[in-house]
Formats: sequence, structure tokens, C-alpha cells
Amino acid sequence: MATRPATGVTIYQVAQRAGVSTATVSRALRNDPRISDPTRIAVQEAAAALDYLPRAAARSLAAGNRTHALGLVLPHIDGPYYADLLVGFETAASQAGYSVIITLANPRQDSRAAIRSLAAQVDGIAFMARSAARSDLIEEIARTRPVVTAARSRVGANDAFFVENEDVAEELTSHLLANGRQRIAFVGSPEPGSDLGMRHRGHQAAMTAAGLPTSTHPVFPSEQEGRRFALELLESGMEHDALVCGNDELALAVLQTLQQHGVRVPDDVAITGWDDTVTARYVSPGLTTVSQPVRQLGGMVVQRLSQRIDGADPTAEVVTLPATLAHRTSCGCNPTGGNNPNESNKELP
Amino acid sequence: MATRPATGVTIYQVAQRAGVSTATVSRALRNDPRISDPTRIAVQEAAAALDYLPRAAARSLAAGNRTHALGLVLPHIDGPYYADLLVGFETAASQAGYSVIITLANPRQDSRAAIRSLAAQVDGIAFMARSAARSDLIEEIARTRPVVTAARSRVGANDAFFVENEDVAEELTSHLLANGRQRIAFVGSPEPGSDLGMRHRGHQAAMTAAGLPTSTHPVFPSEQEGRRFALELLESGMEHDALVCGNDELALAVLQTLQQHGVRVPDDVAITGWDDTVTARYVSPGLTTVSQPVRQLGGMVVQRLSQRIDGADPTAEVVTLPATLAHRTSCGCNPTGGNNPNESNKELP
DNA sequence: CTGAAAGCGCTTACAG
DNA sequence: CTGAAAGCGCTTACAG
Repeated sequence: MATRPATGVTIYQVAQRAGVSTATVSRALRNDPRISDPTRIAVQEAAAALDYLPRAAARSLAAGNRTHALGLVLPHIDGPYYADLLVGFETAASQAGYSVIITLANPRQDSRAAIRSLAAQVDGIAFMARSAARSDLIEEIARTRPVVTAARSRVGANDAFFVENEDVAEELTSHLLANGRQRIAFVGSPEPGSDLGMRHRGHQAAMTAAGLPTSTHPVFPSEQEGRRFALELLESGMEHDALVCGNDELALAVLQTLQQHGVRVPDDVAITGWDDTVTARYVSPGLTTVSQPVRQLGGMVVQRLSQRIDGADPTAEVVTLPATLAHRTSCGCNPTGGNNPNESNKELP
Repeated sequence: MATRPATGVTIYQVAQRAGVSTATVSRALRNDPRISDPTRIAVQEAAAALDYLPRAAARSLAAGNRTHALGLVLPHIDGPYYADLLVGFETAASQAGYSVIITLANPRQDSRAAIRSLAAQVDGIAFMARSAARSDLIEEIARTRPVVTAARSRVGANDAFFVENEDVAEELTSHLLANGRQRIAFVGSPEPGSDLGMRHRGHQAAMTAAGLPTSTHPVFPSEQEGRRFALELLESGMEHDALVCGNDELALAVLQTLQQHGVRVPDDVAITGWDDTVTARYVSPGLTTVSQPVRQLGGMVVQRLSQRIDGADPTAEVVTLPATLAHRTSCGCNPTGGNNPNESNKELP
């Protein structure tokens, strides 16, 4: 039952047991059609009897340096966003015959070494959202192997995928305006180029088009900061009749905190989020938010990476996937109120 | 800007540019103290100028077959449970100098090939929960390299980690009983040996100890099935005054569906879940559920794997981490009602 | 259909 | 402090 020593069963031992050369073992195990059935069976039996597992490293080195692995750099996974991205990525990768090696790297930490080491293990690598990797590191790696980015500012001429932010944000704010809201504020720190930054721009465009003044509360998009902001708002007296929050985490924290202090949503204030988390469907009132095709995004990134590995050049264009409004009741347009999950994913007409 | 051909810069070219041997390059790049500063700097400059990235495969093959990678087999990630597990695992792995290669494998699909190929790439491998891997495959791989399982039935003499189910389940049901509930049902399919199976056992133990009859609704633990079950319950007339659900997904679906049909929770019926998902804190009433130390679990699995890789034998004992009640208001013991997030993680006294 | 042998890109005793 | 050379475990033309 003891694990074999580090240097376990090799192809030589399988060859010896089967009475053939290592070349034949190599071929038989990969079902090379040139090998005869009896030989193939003998080899497979020998391999099974010895629990032989061909070392991926040796195979990779011998077979033209392909690792058949894809790297994925993500920030730490909290919400469903990154989990879904990972699922989409892994599913597509395994279908395409790649394994996936992940590295979680938050913007703060120094992960140059970890990311370089990841790059050294894979045929191609994807950088997602606001993960640690700085642009110069990404450029350096891109000189070495195919690189694709997603939901983060483009690096060099590498392929880049996005989910649309600005237009949906404009649509969302317009919707609030159409329902009579006027004193609408954006909640979330709108760093230029970031997702929140783009959402903020779309929001502002709608406000400006309506001839209304804009108001922005630069709150870090976390539950904790959301609660703190809501309390501040309560102290200073609610001046807004709608809050467009940068993500669901923020929106939910604000929603719950305000409710706990007697504010009625959406009657007193409408609230919207972004990401369409599970909780958005369960809170009362149901949270109007934006749904993003995250799994699809993961799949498309893999597809592009795979093409690049097979020799394709980077495409010049940037791919932007559409996001859609998940229209529930916290936006205040639905006078019947009730949070009906059967309608939870309905879009605006 | 074009990616270099598959066979990119090698150690030979760095050696040539720096005017030293490949041995010196190898040492200089890994900061071997034997290399003089001037030489080291020259080598580093040459490597940087050429964007040299040492191939992990060649390195692994040359250096005693260590891959410095850990394998992680998970079912598809939906809830926060697996996402947290992954974060705990990855964090610990990267601290210990391992990269992590993941494979998502649901019980239905045939992933023997994928899992074997994963095993061939790593120094050790962890099988989590109800992922695809059958015991015979796990045993086969365990003969090859260190294997650890978590939250799934133990395989052979390999290290196995669990989060406690039965005792907490008993505690949870006892709590409902202490608050006057009598007609308590368990909701969820209690497959023997599974998490739900253990939770069911604990539940039954409490009921039996109280001299009460037990009632089990074998519902597949998903949102959809939860809703269907709730509708059935409504049709057949509510006979229960409490529902112990196998997980939060189920509990939340049941809770919301019943509420939509006028059932008052917890007044008419108490409801509890399991997993302490984000939504449990946001629904109204707050969902009483069970919180599991999932990140810690991931970290401990890595630690054990790492010890095994360093030569330790499998420990004979099975490690079971404690779970704790996350006590909110859906259980009906808190007459003041309100869903107060500040108390959301309070345990029972 | 099968084998002998070179080679993939590193690391590491062994020498000096 | 540095180098020459063997070797890690595979695959793959090249021969037969």
C-alpha cells in the first residue's frame, strides 16, 4: 500500500514486462494504429499490472514542448462571478484537451514569481479581471506564449474580451428615470478603465442626457463598505430617490441596512446592483441587477487561447459580450411589488 | 510582437549570451549561493533580454521528477462551498510552493482519462466531495502518488478529511424541539454515507430521543426540486411545523416558495438549511443554517498532501472538522424576529 | 508492425 | 566559483 518512491514505474519497466521496446509501449498506450492488437493488449496489461502512469513532464519535453495545460490567473474567488468564469473556462479547456492550472492573485500581493512559474507550465495563459498581474508582466509573458485577457484593460495587441458595461448602465439609469426617479446617485468607486468606471460613465451619460445633475459616492465595492455607506446616508438624511450600485454586494448591503432603519425600498428609494448573484433573486424586494454571460466568457477565452496555440495570430479586434438587465422590483417600476422568482430573469421589453 | 515558435528560448541561448555554461545559468537563475555576483547579474540580464522562461517540464524531469503541482478534483462549482474550498486549497498550495491543477468532474460523466492525466502532472492529488472519481480509480492512483480525500467516503488507508455532520444535525433538530416544534420533517435525499445521509442520521437521532416519529422527504438538493417539493407540500396541506433541509439551496427555495403562497416562516413553519451561503444572511427571515470551515478544510488537505509528498506515511486517523450552527430567525426561536446581520454568525449558547 | 537511437531542455554530481 | 557530461522519461523520425 506504500506509495512508490519518487522515481516510480517507467516506460522501460513496462517494455520489459511486455517484452517489447519502449517505442512500442509509447505507441500502444496512445493507440497508435500501427501497433497490432495482440501487442497493444500485452502492453496495456503490463502497464495496468504495474500501475504505470506516463509522466507528463517527460512526455511534454519529448513531444515538442506542448504541455496541454492552460493557465488561468484570477483574483480570489468570492462571489459567483469568478466561480462561473472558472467553470466556463475549465469546461471548455477539458473539452479541448487542456488541463487548467490556476493562480489566485489579488492586486496587492506580489505574484510575479507565481505568475512566471505558471507561465512556464502552460501552452497559453489567461489574465482575468483585476488580478495581480501588472501590464508589464503580462507583456513580458506575451512575448513568450499566447496570452488573452478578459474583463481588464487590454495589454498590447493581445486578444481581449469584455462584458459590456457602459450601455447597460445607461439603459439601467434611463429605466429609473423613466419611472420618475430624479435624484439618482451612483454608488461605487469609479476607477477609470475598470468595470465600475465604465458603469459609472454609462450612468452619467443617462443623467446628462436627461439634463440632471450627477452624484457619485466613491465607495469600495464590498459588503462592509456598503453598510458603512448606508449608515452615513441615514445620518446625513436621505437625499436620493434611487441608488445605482456598482455591484450586488454593495447593493445588497445598502438595501438591507437601509431597510433595517425603516427606509422602504423601492418606495422611498430604488436600488440596483450588478452581477445577478443568487441573493439578488431571494431578497425582498427582488434586486434589479445586471446579468453577465460569465461562463460563456470563460469558454470564449479558452477557444481563443486554443487557436493562438495552434498558430493563429492575435485578432486585432476586441470582443465585447452583451450583458442584460435582470429586472426585478427594487427599481420600483413594478407597482405590484412581490418578488416573483418565475420572472426573475425577464428583461426589460 | 509575434510569439516565438513552440521551441522558444532555451538555457543554451542564455548561456551563450552570458558567456557561461548552462550549469551556471541554471544555478544563477535559482540563486545558488555558489555563483558570484557579477556572473549572476550577467546571467540574469541575458535571461531578461531574451525573455527566457525555464520550461517546467524539463526542470521537473531533470530534478527528480517533482512537478511542484497539486491536483484537485472537484464537482462543478456552483455554490460558495466549492469556491471557498478552492480558495483555501490554492492559498495553502501557493504558500507551500505548489501550483494547483484542477479538474471539474461531476459524478455522471466518465472522467477516468481526465483524472489519470491530472495525476500524471502532479506530485499529489486531492479528491473532493461527490466528484466523478470512483473508488477504484482513486485506489489505482493512490498506488502511484499521495492521495487525500475530503468530504467523501474514505478510500483505502488514504488520509481523509470530513466536516462534522451528524452531531450538528442532532443539535439543530434538538434546538427546534426545544422551541416547541414537534412535527419536524427532514427534506433531502439521505443517501447513505453522503453528507445528507449523515445529517439525516443526526436529525433522526434527535427525533427518536424525543420519542417523536420521523418523517423524511427524499428531495434532490437543488433549488428546482426544492420549489417543486414546496408546491407539493402546499397541495397536500402543511402537516409539518418545521423543515430541516439538507442544504441552503433547498431551504431557500422552500422558504421562498412557501412564503409566496402565504405561509408564514417561522410562525407557521420553521425552516433550516446547511452551508451558510451568502443568501442565508439576506433573506427574511434570516435562515438558520450550519456554517462549515471550508477554507480551512482546503488548507488542511494541502498540508497533508505536502507532508505525504515529503515522505510521510498516511495517518491512520480520519480528521473531522467541526461545523457550527449559524443561528438566525427562520428556526423560530427568536421571537423578536428581525434579520440582524450583526448577529448573523452567532452560535447557540 | 516493431526497434535502436537520438533528442527534448533542464539539473546535478563530479572535477577542477 | 565554474564547466563538461551524464541522465531524467518520454517520443519520433528513420530503418527494417
